[in-house]
Order: sequence, then C-alpha cells, then structure tokens
Amino acid sequence: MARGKVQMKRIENPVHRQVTFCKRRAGLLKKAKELSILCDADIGVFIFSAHGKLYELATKGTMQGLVERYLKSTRGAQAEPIVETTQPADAKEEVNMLKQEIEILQKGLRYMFGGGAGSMTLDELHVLEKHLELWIYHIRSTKMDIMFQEINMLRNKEGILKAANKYLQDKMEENSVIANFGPVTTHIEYPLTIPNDMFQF
Amino acid sequence: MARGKVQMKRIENPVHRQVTFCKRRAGLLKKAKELSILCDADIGVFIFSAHGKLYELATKGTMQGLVERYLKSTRGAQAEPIVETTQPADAKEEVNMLKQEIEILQKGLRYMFGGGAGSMTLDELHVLEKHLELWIYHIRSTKMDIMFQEINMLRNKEGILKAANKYLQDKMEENSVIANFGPVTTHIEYPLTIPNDMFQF
DNA sequence: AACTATTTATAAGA
DNA sequence: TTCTTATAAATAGTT
Repeated sequence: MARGKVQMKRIENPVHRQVTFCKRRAGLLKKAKELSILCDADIGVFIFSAHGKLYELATKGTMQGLVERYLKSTRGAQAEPIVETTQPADAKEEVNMLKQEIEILQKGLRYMFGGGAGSMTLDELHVLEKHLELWIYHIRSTKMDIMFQEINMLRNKEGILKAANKYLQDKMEENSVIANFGPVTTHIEYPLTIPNDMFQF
Repeated sequence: MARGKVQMKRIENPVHRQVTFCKRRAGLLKKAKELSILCDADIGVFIFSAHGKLYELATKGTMQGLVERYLKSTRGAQAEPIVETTQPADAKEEVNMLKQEIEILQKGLRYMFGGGAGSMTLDELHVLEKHLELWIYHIRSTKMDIMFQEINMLRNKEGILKAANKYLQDKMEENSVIANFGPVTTHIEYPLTIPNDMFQF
C-alpha cells in the first residue's frame, strides 16, 4: 500500500511473501481486536500459513467456545423448514446442535472406515464401542421414560372417555325405548394391560 | 483514522457504533481476503455482532472445513504427551480429531440427559439410537478385521518359531550326548484352533 | 450512501 | 525480524 500499489495476486518472491505475511497478519489481528472493542462484537480469526502453521485470535472467551457458537448458529440458520412443536426454542436448538455433532462424528467414522484401513488401533475401537454402548443405554432409558409417561397419560384419557361413554350409553338406552332402536354397541376391552417386562432392554 | 483519532473503547452512541461496525467489518473481511491471496494463506473469520448476528468469511473451501482443520490442529498441539507408535502421523491426527468429536458429542448428551428432561422427542431418540447401533456395527466389524489379521500374523510367526524350535531341539539332543543333559522341554500345543463363530456378534 | 480530511497500514529499502 | 519513510488505503465525521 505504500511505495507502490500492490497487485492483488500471490506474491511470487518467497522472502517478500513471508515479510508481507508477517506484517499483514499482525495488521489483520489488530483490526479484528479494534472492531471487537469499538463495536462490542465477538470475533474469531484463524490463519493457516501456506506451510500449515496456525495463527489465531478469539476476542472473547476461547476459540473453542466461539467455534461451538459458530456451529450452533449455522446449523440453526441453514437447515430444516421450521416445524412448530410444543418444545421450547432452546430445546430445539440443543437438538440441532447435537444433530450437527452427530453429523461430524458420522463423517469422521466414514472417513475412517472408508479411507485408510487400520487408522484406529484395536484399543481405540474398544473405547469407542464402549462409549457408543453407554450412549445407547442412556437413549433407551430416556425413551422408556417418555413412553411410560405417554402410557399413563393415555390411561387417564381412557378413564375419562370410559365414563363419558357410559353416560352416553345410558342416555341412548333411555331414548331407545321411545325411538325403537336397539342398545348402542360401544364396548371397550378393559383394562388395557401392559406387561411389566416391556420396560426391560 | 480520519477526521480525528478514535479512542480504543466501546463506542457509546448506538447509531455511530452500528455505522462503524458496518464499515470496519467490511474492511476486516477485505484485509483477510487480501492476506489470503497475497500470501497463499487459508483464513477463517467469524464475527458475531453485539446482537448475535453472524458474519463470516472462509478464504478457501468451506468454513466447515476450516473449523475442522482448526480443531484438528489445536487438538494435536495442546493435549496428551505424544506416544510414539508404529502408525503414520496423519492417522494419529485422525484419531485425535475423532476423540475431540466424541468429547463434543458426549458433552451434548450429558447436557441433554442431565439438563431439561424431554429435550428430545421420541422420534429423535429413535434416530439417534439407530445411528449409534450402525456405528457399533461398523466398529465391531473393523475390530474383527484387525483381530483376524493379527491372528494370521501370529500363526505365521508360530510356524517360523516352531521350525526354529525344532532345529534347536535337534541341536540340543545332539549336544546332550556329550554334556549329559536330558532333552529340552519346549513343547507347544499345535495347532492353535480358533472357533469360527468368534467372528460373529 | 457519498465525500474528504486525516489517520493508519504497509511496501520497499536498509 | 525490525526500523524507517513515502505513499496507498481505510475510515471518522460530515453532508
């Protein structure tokens, strides 16, 4: 920018390029800090040099936290037509976050099994397997909780409906004397039994 | 920078702050692009405004890819005393990446099961469960492959050792005539049989 | 969104 | 890398 305009293309001279990289890198990080302070923004920057070295800046908290926030926010923004549910908004956000994370893990696994065979050692695979088993255990137990709640709710509803049904049946029988119809057939099997071992797995 | 120096502190006037945010944000992203082009660097920038809106730039490939590369590189740098193994360096890197990802997923699950009950719907839990089952299947089949290879390798070694042993035994028996020692006891059970159903699960 | 007076960043040279 | 300095670029305040 000084002592001559610069062409917007890769600097061929490697010494020159290295010097410019050093200077401009410092400039960029400084600008990022300034923007963060002046405008109360939260900024993450990472720079990989041509040789793979990492330079980074996170203006608030850790880069780790910013990256998580980034993943969260992109997930929420890009995918899935929003379906209204009875769940609070932040619960939905959590689910989105987890889905994103699952996707990453899946990709990692595909990479692993599809790509170079023997990328993981036997011990590492054992650990991974145990983790997954534990997660499945948690998931199944949560599923059971939900199903149990639902069943209780349905039993309550059943009680109410049965009472209503009884009332209506009585009414109809009274009326059938006048209208010459037979008794109404609305019998329900009761009780609806659920074997206890349904909750085992 | 122009028409007056600016104090390096949060701009209190909200209109002024918003204008500056807009201008400097553009400036920062431009500088990042330039540095990337001039010096052949790979740069990711994300900016969260005070109100939570995200602005991002990834100079090569996707932000997704850069984030993964970032996680990879920090994982490798910060944790775990490096243990030399027979694996190539990039395989170790893959494992580190996956461990990092597992940690994230675990955290998400803990958050879910520890925090608000019912954060996930039954359907979502079903999907998650199926994913995990599929991954376990993959892991187990890879484990089996590895174990099978190892067994074959051991069988080969066994053959070689058995031959060597036989040779040595013969030699010792020859010598025992002179030295008055009994025959050496180095008998091995052979063949080492492995039931076929070991590879089922 | 445009305009400029200034400040800031930085290319080239040492 | 760091310093110096001439000059290009960015931008604060104004319109």
